Amino acid sequence: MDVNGRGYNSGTQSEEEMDLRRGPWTMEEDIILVNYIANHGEGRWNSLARCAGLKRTGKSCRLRWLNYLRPDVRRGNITPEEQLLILELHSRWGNRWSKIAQHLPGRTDNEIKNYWRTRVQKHAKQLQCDVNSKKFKDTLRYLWIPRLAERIRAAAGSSGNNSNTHPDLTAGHQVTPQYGLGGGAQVMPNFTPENSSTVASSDSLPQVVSPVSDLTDYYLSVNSSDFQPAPYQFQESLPSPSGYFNYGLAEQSGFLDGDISENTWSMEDIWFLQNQLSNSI
DNA sequence: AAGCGTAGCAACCGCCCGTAT
DNA sequence: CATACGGGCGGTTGCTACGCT
Repeated sequence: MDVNGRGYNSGTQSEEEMDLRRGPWTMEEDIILVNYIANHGEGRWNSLARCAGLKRTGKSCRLRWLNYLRPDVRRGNITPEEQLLILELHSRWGNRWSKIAQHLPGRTDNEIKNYWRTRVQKHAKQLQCDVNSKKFKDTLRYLWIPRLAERIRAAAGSSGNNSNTHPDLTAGHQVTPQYGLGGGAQVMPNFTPENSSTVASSDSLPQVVSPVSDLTDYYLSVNSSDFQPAPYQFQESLPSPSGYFNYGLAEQSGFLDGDISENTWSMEDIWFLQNQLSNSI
């Protein structure tokens, strides 16, 4: 750990660093950090920690600020829109959490990373496959993402003006998300299937993307009025899953009962997916 | 009601890179 | 050019709350 020094010891501070605090932050520490940053700004975390009188490493202060104390940190459940974005962006960039987080205002890389590890990898485990395997990516493409898209569409249709709906995923209705303590409007780059590359280009996306990038392209059509239940929208160019995901099966298996990402898949689901996916490959 | 197992998440670790000196 | 330092990043750990038996 840095406490023990990776070049940060400067002799006079060695004794001070011996009693550096670790573990959970107390409210008092949080207040000190917030007040200090409010007065002096962030950056230079090691000296900040020292000057603020915090017995913490600079890194610890930085992490606490970025992941928890920052006014615009958004807390609470990951919405379906955000899930969809995460899946899409992860398919492009892999475990580049901070890069992915840049496109989810208020979400931290740590939060997204945790989401991926706990929710997404859990399903991969249930399917007994690797998250990077074709099998799992197909599952995402043909089952999970369509379901998410369907939920988003349904929510948008039922609520009309759903401020929680991601503007880029509901076909261009620019809705400014509101959250945090006046963190200000954070404008997401437009992220429609058609311009999804804009996100990339604005962020120097490599020209080569993974074979399953643009996952959402198949499910998020140009405008929401054209949006159809996703499972039926397989394009001819796709390695067709032969329509094996249909509502009947989905209902039977419980896929439509709620948030897929939060439900445990039944053994029938897993068995079914394993068979169908292995057949389709 | 109690014990146990597990999921979720905050925090830490260690490597790497960019920049200043 | 070499070195030290600050900061960012992805991976990992450990604690806690919750659900199940």
